[in-house]
Amino acid sequence: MTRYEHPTRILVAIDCIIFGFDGEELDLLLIKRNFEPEKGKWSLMGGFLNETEDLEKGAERILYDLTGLKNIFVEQIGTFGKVSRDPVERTLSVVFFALINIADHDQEAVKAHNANWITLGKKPKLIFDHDDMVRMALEHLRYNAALHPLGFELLPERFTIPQLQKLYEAIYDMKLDRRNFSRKILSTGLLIDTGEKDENSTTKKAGLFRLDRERYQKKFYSFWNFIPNPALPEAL
Amino acid sequence: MTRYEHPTRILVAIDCIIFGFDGEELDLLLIKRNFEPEKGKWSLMGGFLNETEDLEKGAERILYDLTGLKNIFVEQIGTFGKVSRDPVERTLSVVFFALINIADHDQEAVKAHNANWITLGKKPKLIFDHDDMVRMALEHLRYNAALHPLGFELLPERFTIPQLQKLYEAIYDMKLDRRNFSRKILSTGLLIDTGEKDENSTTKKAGLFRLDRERYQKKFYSFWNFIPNPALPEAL
DNA sequence: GCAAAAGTGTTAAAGCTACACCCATGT
DNA sequence: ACATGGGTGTAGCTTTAACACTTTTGC
Repeated sequence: MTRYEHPTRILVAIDCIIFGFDGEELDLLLIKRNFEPEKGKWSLMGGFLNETEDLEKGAERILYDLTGLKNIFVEQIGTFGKVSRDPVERTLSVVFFALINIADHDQEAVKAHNANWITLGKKPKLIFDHDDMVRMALEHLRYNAALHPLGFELLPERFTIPQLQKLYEAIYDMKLDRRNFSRKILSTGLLIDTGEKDENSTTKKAGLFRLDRERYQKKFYSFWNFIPNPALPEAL
Repeated sequence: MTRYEHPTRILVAIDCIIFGFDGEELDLLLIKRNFEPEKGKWSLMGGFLNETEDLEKGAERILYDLTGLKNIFVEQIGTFGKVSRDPVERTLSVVFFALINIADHDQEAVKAHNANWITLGKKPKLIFDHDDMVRMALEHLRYNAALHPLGFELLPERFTIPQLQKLYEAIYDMKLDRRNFSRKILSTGLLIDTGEKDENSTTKKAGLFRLDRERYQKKFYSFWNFIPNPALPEAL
């Protein structure tokens, strides 16, 4: 392979913001570093990009290492590149945003990495610019979950509407009206009623639904407001 | 400065998608390369990131070189990192999205770079993965302009509502109802009537408005739908 | 039977679309 | 005066928010 005549090649890291939902609050998967630099401090899970590895693959590798999960929802949300963001050496960080069903993760792998699930409200200060990354990821989540049925990614395959509502309440840190929420969600036509009930409940058992993933793709742009909705093509 | 014990440092490029609006159609600022590789072919304006330069600064430098403009609307929209995306050497590309008022740019600088404004509908095939970048940028524009008063960035400081409407029609490639558009835009409270008229018109002169930039910031999140609007805090 | 949570219905207000009329301007 | 494009108003429909009652379940 030839090379460009350009002197500066830069170290590229990948950092992952991993959101989970424990049924009550939003959680972040963070690691307490047992390596230098900043040993003993909290940070996001990350790693360096390999020479022969696509960005997405790198993120998937890091996520798999930590959680034992594949095929999870991952999205690139930005690249952080301030010259002095890493005190050791200039490092670009491509930041990924992952949503996982917290029950699925591999507890052993998480323990081995010295990682913990931490409620968003109790997040400690993180190293470098990782706090900025988390802030950006939370904004991204809030922004996108208000417009698109993103929240499903944080729930099990089958879930109840009250569960989904609790999740939305956690994301936006506000109470929502049960009846209106239910009507809005159902009116999207994205939920399929499995006919089953949540047997864990000690009171009236809520119905279990699952996401209609085909429609989810098609309806991705149908919540808009500024441009008349009926006129918008289904796939932009 | 110490260094990480990690072998792979990667070349990092910055590529810019520059949108302009000529009053009728959306335009892209593209360069016809007079250098290798892919000499003679069309591409986005780009360059390599310098060792001592922040990402944003790099984008601003490249944009200034080409257009002579500073303080323009620039946003990072993603990083492209497929291993084989550049045939010469592995290169990460951080993609920026710029909106400029087409009348302001420096025509001499553009000519010197062998660049041209090209209507989006007549875009030639671009090198590498630049077509994907343009596609992503257009989606970004459509997505964001539907929810936020982004279009203003493409217009002069003072503009008329019919101009703004033509712009939106160009972005979404559809006709909009004049009366409803006007009412919707005005109801955002983001436009300040300058009291002046567009003297270029040969028929009834439209009123000139300007953007209330302070409110623009505050109202950025006020077009949502999924979560009751009145309940949303002004700044998330 | 009672407490707790789930499911459904209604109503009034707000917002949206579609449409028609009048006004300003240059030829 | 007429053609062109700008500005405003309204009726009917749809969507939304706010609110109350009934049902299921375990104790």
